[in-house]
Amino acid sequence: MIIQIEPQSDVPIYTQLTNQMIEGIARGDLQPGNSLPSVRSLAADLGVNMHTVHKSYQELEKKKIIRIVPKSGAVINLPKKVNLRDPLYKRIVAQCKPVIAEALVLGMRKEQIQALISTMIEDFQEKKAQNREE
Amino acid sequence: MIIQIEPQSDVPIYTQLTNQMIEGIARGDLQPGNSLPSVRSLAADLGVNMHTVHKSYQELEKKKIIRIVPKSGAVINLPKKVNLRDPLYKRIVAQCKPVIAEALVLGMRKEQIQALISTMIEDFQEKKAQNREE
DNA sequence: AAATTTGTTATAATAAATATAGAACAGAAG
DNA sequence: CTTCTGTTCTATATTTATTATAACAAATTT
Repeated sequence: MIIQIEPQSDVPIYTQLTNQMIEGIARGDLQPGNSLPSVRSLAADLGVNMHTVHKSYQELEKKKIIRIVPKSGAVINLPKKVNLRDPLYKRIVAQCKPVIAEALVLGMRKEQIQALISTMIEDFQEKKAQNREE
Repeated sequence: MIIQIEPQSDVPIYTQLTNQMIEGIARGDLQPGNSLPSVRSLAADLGVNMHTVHKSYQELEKKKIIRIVPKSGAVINLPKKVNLRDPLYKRIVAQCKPVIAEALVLGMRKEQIQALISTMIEDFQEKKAQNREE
């Protein structure tokens, strides 16, 4: 899987990495059960510091997306049964809220927003299906 | 409109302020044409520095949500006709993407995500309708 | 068994972002 | 005319982000 880091971005490197990992999993480039590369090797590949990658992995673990086995490696978790009461999902709502509000304020209609979200989800799932074929 | 700043949050104060302003407009607490309080008075109200409020206003202007008339004040813009090619909306997609990907990875289904977004939008519009009644 | 690689932890240094403070200016509003 | 406005400037303190080394003990590889 190809990861592109933009050092000039206002988004911190470790966040860029975290997001691209998550999107990679959503796309099926990385699958549950797979191991992530070691912090050292990935850092070398990306040309960033070991600690930056480590911080990203810690973030992914906090989000329950991977589990880290000490002295071994990071493994992508299987999706759990969704429980909307879980604080995990409240955080998702919290992150979405300002963006949805902004869309509304800029004049987007409910249907437009929903269409946007729909195509976004379908994009991920389409690429996931393609990854299953290979 | 009541604004609540949490100084301990990991979200910068100016971002908290920007988001709450946007949500206030989406809710109809603030309406297009209304003036925002001056940076000095709002800073005094919130107990934060003038420059922090100023930064938030600059952010709102960059998002085309308000216009700032030099030496006068900040006024909430009327929503323009939506043109999805506008970089404004690309930024909205860019902000949504990692959150949607995270929801998918955590096991949420398309319908669940859409339901979540729907209720969020309806919440805003409901409160907006209530504000019109008064 | 030995060598390498692993995550982890610690310390240090630098740069950038965040927040506050105070001052000053010129135009708008009263 | 006086006050208030956004704006700009300098300065400072704090936090965050990033890199750089180094070391340790467990896991893996050779």
